[in-house]
Amino acid sequence: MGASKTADYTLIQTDLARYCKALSHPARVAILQLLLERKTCICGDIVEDLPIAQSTVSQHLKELKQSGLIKGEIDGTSVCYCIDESEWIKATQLLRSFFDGFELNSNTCC
Amino acid sequence: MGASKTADYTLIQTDLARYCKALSHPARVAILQLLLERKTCICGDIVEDLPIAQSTVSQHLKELKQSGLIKGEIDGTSVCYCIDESEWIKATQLLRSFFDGFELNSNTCC
DNA sequence: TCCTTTTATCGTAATATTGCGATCAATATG
DNA sequence: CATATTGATCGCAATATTACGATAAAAGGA
Repeated sequence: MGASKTADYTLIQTDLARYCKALSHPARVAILQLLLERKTCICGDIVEDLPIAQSTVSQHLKELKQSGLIKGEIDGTSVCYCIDESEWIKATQLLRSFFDGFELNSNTCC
Repeated sequence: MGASKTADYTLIQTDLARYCKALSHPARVAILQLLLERKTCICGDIVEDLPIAQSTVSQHLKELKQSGLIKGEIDGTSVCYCIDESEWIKATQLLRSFFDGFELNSNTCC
């Protein structure tokens, strides 16, 4: 079953995996794109934009919050969501240095 | 249950999600790091390096192959794996333009 | 030919993910 | 106070993921 102790991997590996897991579903990518575009959204805005039910959107928002990439602030009956700037920068840098680790024309097999 | 028709999302959204899903487990991040470092690896090299069984490594390699990020070539009894350059570049660019979509200090809520 | 090496695949089990409708809790509004 | 509105959570179902040992398949070597 799904053991895979966290201690078996480095912090960079688990951080990268965590950010990527947040982006591993097209609905969550779409939510983030909407937040990038509009800067802030309430949950209802996202529900209107996506082809999935409100409860499902809420669940995806919860996962995005847990990844750290977004945060939400209660404002009356609604919740205002936005990108978490410092986490976004951290993810950007982590991914950049990971993908930049590839040297062009260096793969000798295949 | 897990329906989520592909047609509901853009190609960019599903491509991004597919690449990120490949990176969504620390073992797969570790495999890619090893390939970046050593340029090529046979399956056994990776099994030696990771704290998981050979069959599990093989399964992760299969997922990475399906994402497009790596390819493998049979060489005698072993299989030589390496990064797929063109897919890697595509993923790099897709992720870069996604993360660059954030404007600093633009989040007004929270 | 027999045996070893290497990797993929099968079978199984545990857990996680995705999705929905229904409902709850909190705040507005009449 | 009654009643919307908004979003989170619960309960459930279907499917996917992760992991392992056992075994199969393919190629090389004695």
